[in-house]
Amino acid sequence: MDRGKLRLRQLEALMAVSDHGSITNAATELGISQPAVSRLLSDLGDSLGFSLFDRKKGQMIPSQEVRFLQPDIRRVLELMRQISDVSQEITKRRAGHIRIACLPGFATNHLPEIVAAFLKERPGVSMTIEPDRPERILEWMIGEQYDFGITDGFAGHPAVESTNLEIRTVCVFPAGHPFNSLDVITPADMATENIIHTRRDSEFFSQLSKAFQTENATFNSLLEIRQFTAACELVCQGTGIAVVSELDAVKYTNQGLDFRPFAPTLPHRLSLVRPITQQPSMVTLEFMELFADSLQSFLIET
Amino acid sequence: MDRGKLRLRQLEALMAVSDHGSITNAATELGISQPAVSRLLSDLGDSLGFSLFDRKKGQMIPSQEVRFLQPDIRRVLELMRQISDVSQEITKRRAGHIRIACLPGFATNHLPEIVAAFLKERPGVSMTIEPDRPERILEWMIGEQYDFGITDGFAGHPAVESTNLEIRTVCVFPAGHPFNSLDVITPADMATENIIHTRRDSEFFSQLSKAFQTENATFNSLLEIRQFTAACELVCQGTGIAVVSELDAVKYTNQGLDFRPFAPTLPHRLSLVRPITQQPSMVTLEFMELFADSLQSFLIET
DNA sequence: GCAAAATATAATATAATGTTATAATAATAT
DNA sequence: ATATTATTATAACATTATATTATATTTTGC
Repeated sequence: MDRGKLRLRQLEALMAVSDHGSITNAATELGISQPAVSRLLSDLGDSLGFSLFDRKKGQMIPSQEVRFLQPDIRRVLELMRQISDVSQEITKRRAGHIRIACLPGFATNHLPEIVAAFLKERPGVSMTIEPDRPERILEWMIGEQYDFGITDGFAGHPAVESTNLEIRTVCVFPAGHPFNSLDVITPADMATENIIHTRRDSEFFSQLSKAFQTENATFNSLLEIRQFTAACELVCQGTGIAVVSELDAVKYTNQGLDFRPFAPTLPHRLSLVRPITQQPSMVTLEFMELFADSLQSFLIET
Repeated sequence: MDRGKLRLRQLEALMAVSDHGSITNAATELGISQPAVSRLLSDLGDSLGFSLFDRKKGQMIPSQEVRFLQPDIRRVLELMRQISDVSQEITKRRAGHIRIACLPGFATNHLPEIVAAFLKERPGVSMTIEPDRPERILEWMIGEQYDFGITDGFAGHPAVESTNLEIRTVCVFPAGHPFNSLDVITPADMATENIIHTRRDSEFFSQLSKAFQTENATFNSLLEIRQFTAACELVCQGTGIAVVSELDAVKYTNQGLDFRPFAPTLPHRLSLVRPITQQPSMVTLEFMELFADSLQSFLIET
């Protein structure tokens, strides 16, 4: 009776006939010939072991048994259609989920625009963005908790693949400050100013202080912060001046902040990282590429 | 890229490999050869347009994209299994839903035992039992609201198919009553008793009163009720005596009620009805048969 | 680099799914 | 009722999906 397994096509035929009242209509609907549907149904009837339809004035009325099964059958067909649709979206890099860990600065600053533009084009895609300290970001990559990380001061790790970028840095100062008459700002120019800078144990700080030492300029440390964005905020307030990545500086130009290139050229080393063991999804790869591109205009030319 | 439709077998293979870590294991699990699985996957990969697995030390790790689809895929496979299982139950007449409309007496009296036994054997079957007056039961049959009806005084209707049964009737009296010395009770015997009977406009009442008239016996009407069970209750209380269907009488023998055959033989005409337009499901047919059988020993032999 | 294991490919058989042509059946009109 | 028409079933056959076995190619672990 029922040795044959249920086949999807049979269920499709069943529902088409249920919904359109006749085998002929169902065949038209499915875009196949009438005998094809006829046979699908007779096969299904054989394997189910009960009659599928009762005839009533030329209408095919689903039997009680079929009506009992219909909700589940509809659900299966609907789900198959959905899987198919979502696959299409995925193929077009428009569906999936991306988990990003980034420096707190990026979570509020550059990243949101990129993310917004990316998601707008891809209705099925969702994201998790987790801002945290570089150490944690590294841990997350190693533990494969996140697909993509944006960090700095990355020293390399066997489980993490990284792309290292050198962002231009600039000296930022309040809009009315005399520095706005200069084209380039050097340590010597800054010798009389109060300086807001990153932590003393950061790589960027040691580069900066070395530049001052080389030129024998005084370094008036006023304030130690962790993030460039915080420095910019303080510079806006007139608290002091700072050397920060141009990426951060540009966001504050309409908030009473001005900036000029800093000489010598000091790179702000950013790292785009991902777990090496895990093959990234194609949406992730696309996002990583888009993000790297978005930084292109801020890179130090080599 | 993706002209081919998704096939169920491909999804099965995908999940088997996901769950068992290798194509070889998946093949064993599915009970087919390794190359078969290999090709199902490669076909699926072609039609989906993204890679399905990453290799990691001989383990096949589902890609991000696949992991994204897995919940839906599992749901589809689970549903297919379920549909298949339920079909089996239906084939074995063990699943479905039966809607029964019956006289109120049956809802509490004979029907529950039958229903209980029937459902016990068929875990997937559910029922709706709606007790109501004969007029409503008829309406429900015509409107195809119910699959099966138990009624009386049914005069026939073009939209309703019926099986008519004649149930034996007996005279019921309180256990200690002098009637218990008699083998058969006649109208003459009852002439001095107060009688509880059905409505004057019922077919059964007219039969009963005609029997009294034929024998020139006095008919002392005490109380008019609708249901035989109500009459039995009152007889137990010593309110009077009655002629009721044996079916009802037997239920009260352990509640202080006794009964003897009534002569002449008066049939209680029951009708088992169903909508003629609607092909009954096979569980329904089976139940109808079982129910008819359960009445067999109460029928007037012909 | 080599042996063992796992996977992919090729050639081919069988079952599923489609086709067209035609017979059988049910519904409707004369 | 009988003829007409519409619908469904069946037969013969083509194509595609799914399996097989045999064999080549990778990958993994030492």
